Amino acid sequence: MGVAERRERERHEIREKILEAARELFAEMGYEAVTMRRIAEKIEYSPTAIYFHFHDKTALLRALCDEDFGALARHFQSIARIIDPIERLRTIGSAYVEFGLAHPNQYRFMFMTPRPPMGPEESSLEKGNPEEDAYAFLKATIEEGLAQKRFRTDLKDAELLSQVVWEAVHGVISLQIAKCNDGWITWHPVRESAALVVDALIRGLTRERA
Amino acid sequence: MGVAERRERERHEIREKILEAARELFAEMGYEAVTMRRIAEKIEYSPTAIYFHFHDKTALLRALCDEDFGALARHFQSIARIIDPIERLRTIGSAYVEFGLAHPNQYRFMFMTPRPPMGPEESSLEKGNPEEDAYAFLKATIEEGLAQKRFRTDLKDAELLSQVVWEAVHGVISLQIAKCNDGWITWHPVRESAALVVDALIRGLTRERA
DNA sequence: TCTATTACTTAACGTAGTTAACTAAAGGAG
DNA sequence: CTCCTTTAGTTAACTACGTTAAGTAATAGA
Repeated sequence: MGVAERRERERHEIREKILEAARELFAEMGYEAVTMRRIAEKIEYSPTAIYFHFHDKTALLRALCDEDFGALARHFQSIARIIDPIERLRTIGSAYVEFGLAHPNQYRFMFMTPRPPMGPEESSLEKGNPEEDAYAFLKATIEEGLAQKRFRTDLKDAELLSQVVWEAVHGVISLQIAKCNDGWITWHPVRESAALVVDALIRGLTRERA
Repeated sequence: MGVAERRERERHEIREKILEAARELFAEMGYEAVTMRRIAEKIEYSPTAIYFHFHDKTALLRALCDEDFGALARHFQSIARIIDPIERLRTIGSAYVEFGLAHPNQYRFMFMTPRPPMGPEESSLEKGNPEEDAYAFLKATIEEGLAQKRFRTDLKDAELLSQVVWEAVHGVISLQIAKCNDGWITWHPVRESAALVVDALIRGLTRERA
């Protein structure tokens, strides 16, 4: 039985090698430079060899991004110990911004690129599990805030609140990624903008504290 | 002298014909379907003929989008009659969302696609002129709100405030465009999210009214 | 020893954006 | 009227990309 096991491991290793090459290309040469041919060149295989390990380029990049977004969700776990849900929300926002700035290409692939819908089975991350799904973690925090009646009394929907917070922070990150060197506008430091968005949003969504 | 004039007009006409073809392809077949070859086919020219009228595909699409964003800025002029700057701000947000939803491909090209920086001379729109530059109109409204001391006393920078509002609304629109049919999340109606973002942001940025 | 599977390879296809080289028409100058 | 330049196009081709088809060497099991 050791033979099947070894094959499995070898297969997993080359998969990781491909992902690693793609990750390096992202980091070194940017989004457009990640082509199947360049990945293949980097690992010294023919371009078509990749198709034995990934269905297509989209699946490859999705697997790559799943790893990174999984890491984000796990990083969020260290935020979980912040007791106050509103403060935790603020920290989530800040951590999310840092993630987006650190992985602009992954962020772009995941959230800035329209793509035909994918079934949940295509992702290695478990939907709804806060330890793997960053959105689920955000939502759980919002739910805690709702349970503590920290939000305005007319706001009761955790899903809506989560999306609104996410969308606003996403706007800061994605504009930064897409238009950071656009001459049309002289941009404020992105972290300041993000902090103000989160702060103003929290003020506008929560009850006034006594 | 009539001859140079006529040539100029003819040249302008075919330019418009190219832009019109591209616009139709955007509307009928979506972002990826707008190729130089398809545009050429539509106007019954060879693909290379387009390069006589536009430097490259990016310049073509930029000209196309400039027209649409110019129309947005002019539409904003009808909002200018709203006297209260905060109410005007709310209406700007709503109009901007409607624009983004009505022109997702133009929106995507303009604000969701990283691109090497362009000089202002490449755009037909006049930067800083609220009648042509939608961002300038937003900023003017914010400045009016600042002059009326409607914002929190610790917020004084019109540029920062404008960017924060824009970024937040952009987040709602761009996530809708990129991920509207993603199974991972069950999205709230986009207009509701946008309204809540703008409302919460205004609450969080302005002074409490007496 | 034969056979099927695994993990690749090379060759090629179709679609892009773009450039090079050529050409027909039109206008002005002598 | 003729010559020449400019304008506005053409066809052919180049490069790059994602992807598929067909073939091949090694390996494991019957």
